This record gives sequence, C-alpha cells and structure tokens, in this order.
Amino acid sequence: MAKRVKLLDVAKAAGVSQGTASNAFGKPDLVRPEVRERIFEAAKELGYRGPHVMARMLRTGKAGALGVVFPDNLEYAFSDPVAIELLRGIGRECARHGVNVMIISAENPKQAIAAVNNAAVDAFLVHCYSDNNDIIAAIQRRNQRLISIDTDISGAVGTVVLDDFNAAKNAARHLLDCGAKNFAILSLQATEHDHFGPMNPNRLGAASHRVVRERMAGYHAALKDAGISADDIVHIECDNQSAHSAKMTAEMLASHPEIDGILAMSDVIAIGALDGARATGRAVPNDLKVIGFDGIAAGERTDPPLSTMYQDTVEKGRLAAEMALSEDGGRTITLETRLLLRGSSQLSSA
Amino acid sequence: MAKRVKLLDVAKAAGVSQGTASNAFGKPDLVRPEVRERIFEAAKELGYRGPHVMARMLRTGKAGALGVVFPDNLEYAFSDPVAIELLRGIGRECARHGVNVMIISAENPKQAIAAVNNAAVDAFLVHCYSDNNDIIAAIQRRNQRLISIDTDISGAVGTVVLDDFNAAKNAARHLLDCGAKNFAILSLQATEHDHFGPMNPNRLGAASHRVVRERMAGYHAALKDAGISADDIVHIECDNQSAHSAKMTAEMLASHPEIDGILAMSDVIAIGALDGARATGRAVPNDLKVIGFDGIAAGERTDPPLSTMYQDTVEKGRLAAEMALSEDGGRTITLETRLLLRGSSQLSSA
DNA sequence: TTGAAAGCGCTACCAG
DNA sequence: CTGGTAGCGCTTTCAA
Repeated sequence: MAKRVKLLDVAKAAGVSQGTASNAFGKPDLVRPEVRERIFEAAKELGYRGPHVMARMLRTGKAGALGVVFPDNLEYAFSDPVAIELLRGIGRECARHGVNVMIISAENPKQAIAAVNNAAVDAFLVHCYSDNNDIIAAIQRRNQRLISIDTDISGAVGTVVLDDFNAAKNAARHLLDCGAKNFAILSLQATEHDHFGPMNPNRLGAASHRVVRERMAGYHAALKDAGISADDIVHIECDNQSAHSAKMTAEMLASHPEIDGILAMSDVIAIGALDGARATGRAVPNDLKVIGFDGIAAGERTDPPLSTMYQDTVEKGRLAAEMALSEDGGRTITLETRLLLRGSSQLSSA
Repeated sequence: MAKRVKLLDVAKAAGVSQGTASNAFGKPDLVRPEVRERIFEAAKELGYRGPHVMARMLRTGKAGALGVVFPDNLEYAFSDPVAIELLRGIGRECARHGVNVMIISAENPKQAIAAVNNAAVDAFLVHCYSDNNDIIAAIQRRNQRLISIDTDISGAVGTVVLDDFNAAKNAARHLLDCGAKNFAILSLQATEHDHFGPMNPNRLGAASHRVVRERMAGYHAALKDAGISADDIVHIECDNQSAHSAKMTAEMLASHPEIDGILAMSDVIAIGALDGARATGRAVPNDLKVIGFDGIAAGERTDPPLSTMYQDTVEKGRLAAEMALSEDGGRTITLETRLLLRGSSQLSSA
C-alpha cells in the first residue's frame, strides 16, 4: 500500500495552501469555484481519499456519533423488542442530525468499560434499570455527556422515563374492572443479580431497579384501593423471555389455582404468561385476565391478543437522542402511557 | 469547563516524561510499578480523564469499531427481524474482539454517503441486495475494507451469502411434494425502486437484486422439473412488510382463485400471506400451502405455524464480522439453508 | 526502564 | 477569498 495522499499534497499540486484545500472539501462556499475545481482535479489525479476522519475528529473535537449502552442487557439487547424500538427512535433522530449510532458492545462488564473508554462519541445514551453501575461510572469518569433512559442517573444531563407508577396503577385498576380478584404480579428482574422465582418481602424490598420499584408500587396502590393487600398477591420474578415466564406461569397457576388476574411488567413476560395459561388449561380472558406492559407488535398476534399499557418506545428513544444532541441539559422528560385494550383482559362473558 | 488535563500535565506532575506516562496507561508492564503508581496518583490529583480517544485513533490509525450499513433499508433496518438477527451476530463477534458496532444511519442516500464519510471505523459491513449503489462507491472511494452480505460486491474483501438458488428450489419442491399445483411467488423487491404488484416478464428480467434473481431461478427450476412453466406462475412483488403482503395476497387470491401454493421470499411476507389467506377464507394448509424464507421467530407463533427455509442469520452476521476483523480477505462464504417443516405446508388431510 | 521529540492529518485562526 | 501556521493529544520510535 502506497503512502497515504494527504491534503497538503493535494494543495501543493493544485497550487493553493492547505487551508484553502481544506475549505474546498469542508466549506466549498468559501472557495472560488474555479479554484475548487482545480483542487478536486488534483485530488482525483493523486487519488486523494477525502479528509481523514480521525484527524478531523481530533481537530474539531466532534465524533459525529452517539454511543448507546445497554448495561443490563449487553448480549440480549438485540433480542428484546423494546430495546429494538428504542434503537429505532434513536436511529431516526440521529439520522436527522447526520450523526451515526455506536452500539457499545461487550461480552462482560469489564469489557464494557473498555468499550466505553474506546468509543469516540459525543454523548452516551444509557438504557438501564438501576443507576448503580460500573459502566455508568466509567462514562462519568470520562466526563462525557450522558442521557439516561428508564432510570434516574445522578449527573446525567438528561433523563427520559415513564410515569411507571401511574401506568402500573392503571393496569391493575383495569384488571379489577374486568372482575379479577386474585392477583399475581410477574415482575422484571429486581436487581442486577439473577434471582428468579417467587419474591418474598425481602426481595420485594431489595428492588434496586427503578422501573420495578415504581411499577410494583403502582400495582400495589391500585390493589390496595380495592382492599387487596400486598400479602395477598403472588409475586414472581421473571427473566424477560417468554419461554421463561411461560414456565413460571404454569408452575404458579398449578400452586395457586385461584389466580384470575396477571399483571406482567413487560409484554414479553405477558406473552409467555398466555402460553403458560394455555398449557395449564386456563381460558383467557374468561378464567384469567392478563395485562402486559410496553405495547410491542407481537402482542397483536397472540391468542388472545394482549392487552397492555402502551408506551411509545420509539419516541422515547428519539427524545433521548434529541436531548443528547442538543446543547442544553438538565431536563427530565416523563412520558405517559395508555391502556391498550385487547382480548386478554375482557370482562368475563357469562 | 476547565481546560482539559492532558497526558503531558500528568507526566510533569509525576516527574516523568510524556512517553512513560503514556505507557503507564497503555502498556503498564513497561513501567516500574512504583513509577506507575506515582503517575496514577498524579492523574487522579489533576483529574485526568484517561487517554483521549480521538487522539489515540489518529496516532494508531485504529478506530476500534465496525461500521454496519443497510443501504436498502436505512430507516427500516430496525423493523426487519432478519436485519436484527444479523446485528445480533455482528454484535456478538465484535464483542469478542472488543470492538464496537457503528450503525451508519441516514435519512436518504445522500446523507448516507456523508454518514459513511464521517464514520471512524476499521471496516464496513454492507447488507444489501444489489451491488450497484452510491453508498458502496463511497466506501470504496475511501479505500475502506468492505465485507458484503447477501450480495456479491466487486472489490469486497469478503462476502457471505446463502445458496439462495438451492434453498428456493428445495422450498418449491417441498410444496410440490405437499400436492400444490398452482403457484404464486411473492417476491421481495426486485430493484432499488419501489414497484409493487404483479410482475410481468420484463420486470422479472430486470431484477437487479441478487437474492431475488437467485431465489426466483430456484423456484422456477423446481417447478419446471414438475412441468410448470414460468408463464403459469403468478408473480407478485411485495414490500417486505406483513401488512402489505397480506393485502397483495388477498387481492391475488381473489383474481386467481386456483392458487394452492405460495412461495414467499421472506417470512415477513409469508406471515402476511397467511393473514391474506385467512381474510379470503382459505384454510392453510388444506386449501393453500405456504412456505416462507428465513426462519424468524415470529413464524413459530402464526396460525398455522409457518414452514420455511431456515437460514442461520445470526451466524451469517457473525461470520461477516469475523471476516471484517481478521486480516486476510478475498473469501466468499456460502451458507446452507434447511427446510423447517411446520403447519403451513402439510399434505392436505382428506 | 525512561526521556526526548517527531509526527498522525486536519481545521481554525489571523493576516493580508 | 486565500495563505501561513499552530496545535488538537497521543503513541512510538530512537537513544540514553
């Protein structure tokens, strides 16, 4: 491979200064068309490949990219429909700004820190459930602009979350309206550490994940209003995968046959719950009502279609990217959710 | 914001040279532990944020990232389950190598070229159907390492494709075995330009997308062996979205009621075909057999579950990333597919 | 093992 | 509108 042709070579060949040559590429308006053409011609002649990206970055201090980190989810981010939606929104806004999207990928937390340290980006978007995290510390150590999604990270320049409490409260209220009396809550993971299955009060109290805390509190608030105390609710912690929640649901329904209302903290979990219900011979919604959370597309195709608390995940991602790319900061945006009524939560018919 | 602390400041404070300070961070083994500690201490004292990523890049010439481009699909890449699977595979391999994944995002082809030009990456992975593309030209103009997926780009340093011809041939043969006699082919877009609906021979011949050409030829080959000529096949070009193919299928079945076998070039299209068939009162697989292509997860949950030609898309992405990250090149990898038999293509029961 | 110094290639500034 | 030039912050020779 021959030595790289650089801007100075082109400038010399065209008989202009390096600065002018630079302008010809970066700010064409500042160069007389005639001169510009001469520069381009010289560039073509010499086989100049265009300005060197890394050199430009160093000089301007702009990376032209946004980093996206899924600390809780590194390997599985691409299997979670919600994460994908988020990426769609992020991608859309970044495209509008002519900025690329860098996925910080890693096999384990240690590598993730290295990945953060090697990423040339103008800001980081972090989607995670808890704020206590080495990766976040690494970002902050680098003094990088940071936007948090779904959790409230101290020091973040912006935050986008849902009104999880009220969303969950409305979900529970809806199942009450449908006539459910005995409830199970299928929770997302409550802490960093895998610990699936029934949740005792200790575990409930230990929830470090903001969305779990908030949604749980919302469910409990609605049920308490209806005279149902937390002790009367079955709590199960699920991996966010339908196959897992299906198994959990089947076991749960076997040992708690009285359950007639399931509150799931994600649609992925809820879809598994429908499978588990079918496997144990329950008819949804007649014997058992199920409501999910998120509003993913797959919920339209389940049998019966899944009722859920819809959130506009694409918009959530878009807003986060918008905050990251704008100059100002310090804002927290809270998005509303809405009840998306489908077949899995009808009032029992005769 | 205070002026950035740099390596030289740390070096001075620690009473060592800049070079030694650099080694303390990048190659700790080359520095005496005692000195190293002193450097780290000085760094902490001064609030040094660690080596500047862009400066390091410029110096070393390594970006530590792989660029991924979906030229056909920029906005919709994140809605296509197959593209997501590909990203999973790419992400997995990149993580193994400690390299990040940069999604080249853009709103339109022109922006896409700018995005390519601004991306600091060590290589590009391009997933697209045809090789005739401005974005590819832009990558090549920059003289960047390029791996193509699903199409054969001249000048690519590596290529990963399927044996699309035989895959399609086997799919068609399978429907013949199930007893189908009158076929419709639901094709992916055949060229860059949107042009949906029935395909006449001109349009068939114009297919610039490699996978369309190959799969079409495979379908035709199998059907010809059974005495069915291309003229006797209904060809419909579909957008790769279930809602669209559902509509196309319903219209097609109305005007061609004799159709009893549908060959779809993607599962997304096939899933829509199942919907369209249901809407027009066809019973699958008794009245009509359907086979898709890809093997996406959603195909397990359709009614009936979708038969398909399975490809290992995750592995396809992983292999492409592996080629991009390895030093050598020039290879073309062709992956096999296999028939995944599910409910949509059974032999008619009585 | 450490120090000194040479650039990586570019853009932005300031002067003309 | 154009030219000259400093310097972004680092890594990596080469010599000591």
